[in-house]
Amino acid sequence: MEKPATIKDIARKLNISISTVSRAIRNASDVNSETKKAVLALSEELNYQPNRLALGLKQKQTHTIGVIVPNLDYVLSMMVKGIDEVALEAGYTVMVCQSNESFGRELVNTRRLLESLVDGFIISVSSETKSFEHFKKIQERNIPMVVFDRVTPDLIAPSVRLDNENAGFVATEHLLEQGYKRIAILAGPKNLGISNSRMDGYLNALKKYNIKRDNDLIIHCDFNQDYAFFATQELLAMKKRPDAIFTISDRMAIGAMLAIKQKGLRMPEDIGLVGFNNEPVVSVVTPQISSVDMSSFELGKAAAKLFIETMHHNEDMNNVEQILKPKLFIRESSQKIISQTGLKK
Amino acid sequence: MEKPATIKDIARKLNISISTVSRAIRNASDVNSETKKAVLALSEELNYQPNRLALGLKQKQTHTIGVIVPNLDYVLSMMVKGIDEVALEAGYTVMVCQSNESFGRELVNTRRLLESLVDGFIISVSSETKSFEHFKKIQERNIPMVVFDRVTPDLIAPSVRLDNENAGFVATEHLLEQGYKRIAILAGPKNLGISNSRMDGYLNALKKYNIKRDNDLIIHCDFNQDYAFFATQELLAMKKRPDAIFTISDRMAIGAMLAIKQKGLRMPEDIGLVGFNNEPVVSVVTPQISSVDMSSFELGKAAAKLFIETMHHNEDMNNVEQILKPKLFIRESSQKIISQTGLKK
DNA sequence: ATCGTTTCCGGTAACGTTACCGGCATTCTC
DNA sequence: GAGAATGCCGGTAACGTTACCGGAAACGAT
Repeated sequence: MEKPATIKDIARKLNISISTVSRAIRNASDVNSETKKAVLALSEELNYQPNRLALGLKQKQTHTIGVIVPNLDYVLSMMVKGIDEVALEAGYTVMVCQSNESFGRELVNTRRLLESLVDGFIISVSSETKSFEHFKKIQERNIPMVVFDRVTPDLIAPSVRLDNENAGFVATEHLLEQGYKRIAILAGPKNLGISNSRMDGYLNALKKYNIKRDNDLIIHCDFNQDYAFFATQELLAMKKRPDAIFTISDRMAIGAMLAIKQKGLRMPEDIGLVGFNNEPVVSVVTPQISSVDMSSFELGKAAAKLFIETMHHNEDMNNVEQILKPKLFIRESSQKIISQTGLKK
Repeated sequence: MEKPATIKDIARKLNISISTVSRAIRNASDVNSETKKAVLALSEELNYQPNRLALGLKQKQTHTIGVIVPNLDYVLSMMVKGIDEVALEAGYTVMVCQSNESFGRELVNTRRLLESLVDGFIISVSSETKSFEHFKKIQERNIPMVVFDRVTPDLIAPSVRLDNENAGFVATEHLLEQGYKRIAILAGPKNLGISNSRMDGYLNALKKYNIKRDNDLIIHCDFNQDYAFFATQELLAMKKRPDAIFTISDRMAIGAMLAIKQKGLRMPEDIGLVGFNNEPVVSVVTPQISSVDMSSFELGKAAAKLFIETMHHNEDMNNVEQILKPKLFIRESSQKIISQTGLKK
């Protein structure tokens, strides 16, 4: 019971050739039904399992998808779950690697996955990444690759993402409609695409309402509760403090909320707040925080589906770009005008 | 630039034998320093990457660890991050598979990982799993396997886990010390080991304080905020309602908190509440919820370290059992007596 | 009977790598 | 200067699998 049984063992015991066993197991046509039955019976008995390495080596595909994500926080783990779901369905195994937002680890991960001959990649880039050579090498080898969530113009590939610009717009417009005038934004790292797009949406909304951009109200900080907390403290200490804050993640919204409460201000009366991602946490804090939903699970599924398409059509699909619509969930933290009926759980 | 370069290509271009190239790359002794230099230079130029499949096939190890987890919620994703960290360090790649708490998917996952010839497994069993044959087959083949977090007596293997019994005890004793007398417990699924252990601790604490077990106060429900919400509603509707609730997860604690607030009861005055896992959420809700911390990241690291030990010593390590101590973080939801100094962030 | 078709099977090479063995020079040893 | 040791290298087999080809037997049609 030590070594796993191979097709050779079966052949020897049945006194037939390896080729025949191979065909029998793959259920090919060229084999007598009696012998096929015998082979299947024995392989069952020996608990035969095909060796994926040998198979992969032979036919140069492993039915494995390499997934590289910067971390496994709520949003990304939902996305990974979505990827997992459709990949499993389609007969693929998923290798998830976390880059931990580190460029170096991203490099190591892609390298290892390449060496493991994954059939392709589904990638969300680390925030630290500024050079994309390692990903371009993948493309040069004609290995399918789709990027999701965090896409960047520096990397031309089939992609699935949220309409971040629209999301930023919707959130900001909502605050404006509620009568807020001085709206601050807690944006993410400066070089991160999703952060900039959301900020563009924010700026467009301001423009639409003829409000001038005020750089003092634009804060770049890490996706991090504590940074957001301190940043908000500073915002609230301004002589002309903002009367609303839009944060591009819920973690940051929580940080902002804590700072606001500490200062003794009320939401939504004194100050409005809108977060991003619609994580479960925003509906259990007091007050409940409005947030932009991006249905991460669906996004993950879409990414995997797009990947599988890319695998099959091997035409150039680099220009395919799937953009999901965001949905704003309005809650207590920003709903000054009660007459609205947009309130959702 | 299509096909990845192999050692054959290098050999041909350099007009030397494959064996020599192989040795040069593995930095073996039997090779002239000049030729070695030439080989390395060329392999660099061709962007040579060893084929892990071929390697794995040859030497029957893949430097890959299969990790099977029931989901990727906060706790488990922290643990996976811990595993990832030390695995990467030790030169292993990690394949994470989610069973989604489904027995069937757990089967598929173990099968696929076995076929991929992972060097071993690090496993946290699904709550749905009642038969462990698929895992025992792994052991019969002498493939290293450690279990973590959710361990079960049905599966004898090296393990790392929290001292769940003690955790349940500490949480319950804390409530008793605060003067609560009728303490309910929201436990998890009945067949889940960690749930039962935590409940044992709960019962032991009651016994120590000479309080009789009251089965009406013991609720089994899913690890789920909504279930916990409804269960708490029922608890609070009892003629003699409990004056404290201990939940074995923070999700459930949140559900309980919402039900308590809806009923208009105050924490800690009217009712005490202690959760489990010390997720970030518990310190941002109002009131902040006391919770038992299990330092998931460290637990994951410990599991991976134990795995690597198990790999190297191939003596029987099935009796090795690493048990981490829990730590209770006392917050507003349960601190009736202010004089205590146990308050932490 | 002859020739073509099927039906079924076996042998061989190959995927990319390493382990092992053997062999030729060169150098060392006394 | 003969034998032994060393340094360096090449050839071959093997890991488990499949693709491809060729061939034997059986059958069918004429």
